[in-house]
Amino acid sequence: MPKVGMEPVRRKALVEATIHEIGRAGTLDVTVSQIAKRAGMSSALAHHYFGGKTQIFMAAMRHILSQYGLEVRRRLKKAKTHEERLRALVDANFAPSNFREEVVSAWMNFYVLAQNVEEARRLLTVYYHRLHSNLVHDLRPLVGDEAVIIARRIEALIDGVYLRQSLRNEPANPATASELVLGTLENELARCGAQRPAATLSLIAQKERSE
Amino acid sequence: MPKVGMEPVRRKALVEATIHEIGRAGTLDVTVSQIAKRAGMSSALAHHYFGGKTQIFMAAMRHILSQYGLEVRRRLKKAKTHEERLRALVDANFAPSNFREEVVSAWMNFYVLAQNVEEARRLLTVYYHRLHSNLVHDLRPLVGDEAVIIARRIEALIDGVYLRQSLRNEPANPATASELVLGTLENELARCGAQRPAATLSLIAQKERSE
DNA sequence: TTTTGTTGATTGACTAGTCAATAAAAAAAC
DNA sequence: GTTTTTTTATTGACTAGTCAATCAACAAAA
Repeated sequence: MPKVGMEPVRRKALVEATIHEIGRAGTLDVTVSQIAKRAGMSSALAHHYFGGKTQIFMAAMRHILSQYGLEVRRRLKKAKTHEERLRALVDANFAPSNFREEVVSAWMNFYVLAQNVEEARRLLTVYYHRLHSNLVHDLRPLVGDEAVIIARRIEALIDGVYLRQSLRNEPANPATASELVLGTLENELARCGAQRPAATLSLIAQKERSE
Repeated sequence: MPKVGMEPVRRKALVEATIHEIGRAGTLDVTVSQIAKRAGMSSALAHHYFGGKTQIFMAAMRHILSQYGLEVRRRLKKAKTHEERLRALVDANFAPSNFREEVVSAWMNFYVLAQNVEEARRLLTVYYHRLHSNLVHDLRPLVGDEAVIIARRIEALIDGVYLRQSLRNEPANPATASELVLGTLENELARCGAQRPAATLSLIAQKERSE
């Protein structure tokens, strides 16, 4: 019973099925049939719309990254001070939309994919650069030239928290994860930007009810 | 021309070939034939000695972890103060034997493997617990109850640095990586254990020529 | 009747694991 | 000290299974 205008619906279903299936399996070793089945169609149709497995994967990765980008922009808009913006940048990584068991696992697998597939690496690099320049932009006024090195630390820390999370069986806890990173950031700020301790110390203090 | 007593030689060759082949390919998707070929034998022989692909992988992972454990013990033996021991624990992760392009890539893939294979997860958990209790043991005298949270930060940071490294094309730089983590540690110590700033500040200062 | 949606069946490539066969060393038997 | 047997090392060829990708065919809408 074919209905017209299915393409966007199918594509979306496939992309989401891909992320969940990879997350569930914990590996990129999922078949097109598995993905298609979860998305409620035949594997032939998946090929029809995306061309090949690699392209399905890339679409899924692009979706994850754009989801993340959305979250960042949404939170940055609400932030006023540099401190608030830093908090927003960190918290975006642990927003419920990104920081869920299956999605985290998919993230890890995309990291691995980026080691092989040039396009995946490029996508990840763009995300890295954006995060880095965002962080540095708001760190520099607070800590001067140390901004770059502190940014590198925060970036690595975020990735590390993701990696650890992917190995847990327990569901992700955004608050704990966020606090771990923000606590470190606060320390760095307290040391380097000792001239304005009051503002920096408020990073963690405020309660967060993001969802 | 079969020579007797080949088993240990073959096993070792296969384990090393596995790590390098996974590192080179950037994925666990390497065939037994590829591994066997790199190790200079037929795939049938690989099966003969290890039984199956999974067991080859597990042996490779065990090898990586024991290599790492060796490095930790070697460095801890030379360390006297708590500060020196902390430095040793961090640096061990970036020792040339572990922190090389191919090995780092293999590490990342083993992380992914740990999401699927129970035994891999167990191995990784053991390593985690050991690192954690080592860190806490030497942090507590310096920072008291904050030891646990600081340890968690350092652990995540180390993993993050590995992850970032796996995405570079450039060869790993142990000094830079180590400094990134030690710098953070130093900050934490300076804040919490302000009573003894002189000792903590020496963490980075000393030159290292470990190889 | 052309375009869009859809699938079952098929193909072609690849791969983990097995097995029978061979060859040399070591051990046992004579 | 020689012959036989057993153990260890080794591989080419094969099996059985999987899976990405294709295709022919059909159905409904435009």
